[in-house]
Amino acid sequence: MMTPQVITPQQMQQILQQQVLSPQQLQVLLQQQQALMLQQQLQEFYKKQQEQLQLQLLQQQHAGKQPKEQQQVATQQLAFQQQLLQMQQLQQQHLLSLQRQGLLTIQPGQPALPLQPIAQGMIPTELQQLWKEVTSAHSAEETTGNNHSSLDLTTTCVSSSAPSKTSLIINPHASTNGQLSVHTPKRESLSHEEHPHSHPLYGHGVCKWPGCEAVCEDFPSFLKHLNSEHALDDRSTAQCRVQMQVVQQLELQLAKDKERLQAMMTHLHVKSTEPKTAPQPLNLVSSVTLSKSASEASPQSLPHTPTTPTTPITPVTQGPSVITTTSMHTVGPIRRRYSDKYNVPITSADIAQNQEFYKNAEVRPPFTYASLIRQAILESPEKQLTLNEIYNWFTRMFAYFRRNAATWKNAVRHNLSLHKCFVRVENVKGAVWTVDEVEFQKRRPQKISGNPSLIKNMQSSHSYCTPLNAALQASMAENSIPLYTTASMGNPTLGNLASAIREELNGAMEHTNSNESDSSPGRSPMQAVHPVHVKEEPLDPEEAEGPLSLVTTANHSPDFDHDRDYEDEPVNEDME
DNA sequence: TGATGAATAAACATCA
DNA sequence: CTGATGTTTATTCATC
Repeated sequence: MMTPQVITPQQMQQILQQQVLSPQQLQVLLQQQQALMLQQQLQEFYKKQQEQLQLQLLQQQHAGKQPKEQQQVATQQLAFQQQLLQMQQLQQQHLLSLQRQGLLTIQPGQPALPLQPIAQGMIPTELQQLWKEVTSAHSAEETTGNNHSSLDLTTTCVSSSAPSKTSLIINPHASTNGQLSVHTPKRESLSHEEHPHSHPLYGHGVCKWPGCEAVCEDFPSFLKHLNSEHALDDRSTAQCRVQMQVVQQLELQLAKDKERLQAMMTHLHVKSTEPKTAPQPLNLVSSVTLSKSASEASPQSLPHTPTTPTTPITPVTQGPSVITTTSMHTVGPIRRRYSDKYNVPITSADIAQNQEFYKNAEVRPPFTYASLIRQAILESPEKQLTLNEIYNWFTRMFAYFRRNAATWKNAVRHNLSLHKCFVRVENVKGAVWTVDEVEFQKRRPQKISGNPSLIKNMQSSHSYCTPLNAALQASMAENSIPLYTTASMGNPTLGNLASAIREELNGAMEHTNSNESDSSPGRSPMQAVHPVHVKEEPLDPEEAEGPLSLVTTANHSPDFDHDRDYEDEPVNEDME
């Protein structure tokens, strides 16, 4: 049953759903899958990148014999190097994020992944020099037209620094049908063989099960804790699925950035070299392992046929679109279910957690207009805003709202008028809008008021997913890395991921509402599901009771923007 | 399948 | 008259 191969997310999902594995098997499987998939992706990615870059360099050097062209080549190389470094930084961010969550165990003094020596040990000039050397050393290869025939540098770089722990053997040509295929002859040694007390879910005396952080003094007690607290039940299964979502999301972004880089290279390559030695630009698509299903999903599908992320099990089919940012400008209105469809209130910290992301990524925030308006108003010092100030907040906080102003502004006005929770107050200098918090709370719980268990589930689910989600988002936001996805394709953005996770967890937990007791039905959903601030260092013994104890430091991100309103800068310069 | 909530579109009114 | 603001109605869609 434990085949030494990377299984597809769908297969994983099936396993999880059918619950055919024991808890230990499930955990081990998940750890291995996650580590393997990530490492395989990363290694393959860097290998391909360097192949492309090297080929690019080679061809350009050959083509450009005049000094002018040489300069141009150098400039382009620089751009590539910068892109490469950016990608490496992105990968490191993701790795750090995963490491924090216990997904990856990095041994001290041992490079966890090949990207580290690349990213840390080489500055652009060094890279360039290295490329030159390699290019000159293999100049005889340039006529073969084969872009992977002479890549001693890359293969050396990748394989020599690959973690011996995993002994991965990468097959760079095996990314077909979106399946990941890594041959891992020593897969079982991933975590236990050489370090019998090293466990991906155990570190610093803390259980690193996502959202747990229980303190375990030694390894045996950790194992005991693992078996008792994280047995194969609905909760653990749900958490596993969440973790899958996180990993899948990382993979999606990786695929997207790969596409972007390769499109850059293709673009420049086509311009600057003869097609004779060129790798077919169309190859680029096939090299993106995860984009196959997306390319199958009818690229010409209309923006009005949204594929809402209601099936987070297979977000792959929605994510890596061939459509890039340029095509997003024509994104029309789409309807989307928002994350408060289960009456999970969108709170300030929910929005605040995502602010950096939505500021930069032209992705529709998964919050209702009402939630956003309320947030805007509550953020203001006076808890009141004019309509125009609300507009400005929208455009300032969300890249998405820098377009189609007529549409969303109308929606804002519509919401202000429609919902009783927004109160118009005549002021000396005009009218301002305020929030009637009581009314705002009223309009939410009515739907599930008769079913407290659902509320409970929501709270549980939120507690499960928030740390993961937040960590993921934090890793993205730190670099202000937007997801270059398309709203028209119903892409699983981070925000959507949050809702998708909640949704899925809610479904998973629907029939397990008898075990958690920390949520009193009388409590306001707002309080109960208040967002969680995820700590960076899982060393707090107070959080040792399990996932549900994570509702700790309700954090309103004090640095959430500077409350500077009225900035009448033309934020809407590109509105149609 | 109907009810409901939300998004979107649009008509219309008011006012500076 | 024009544009901003505000109200209201209708339609569509997704979900339950």
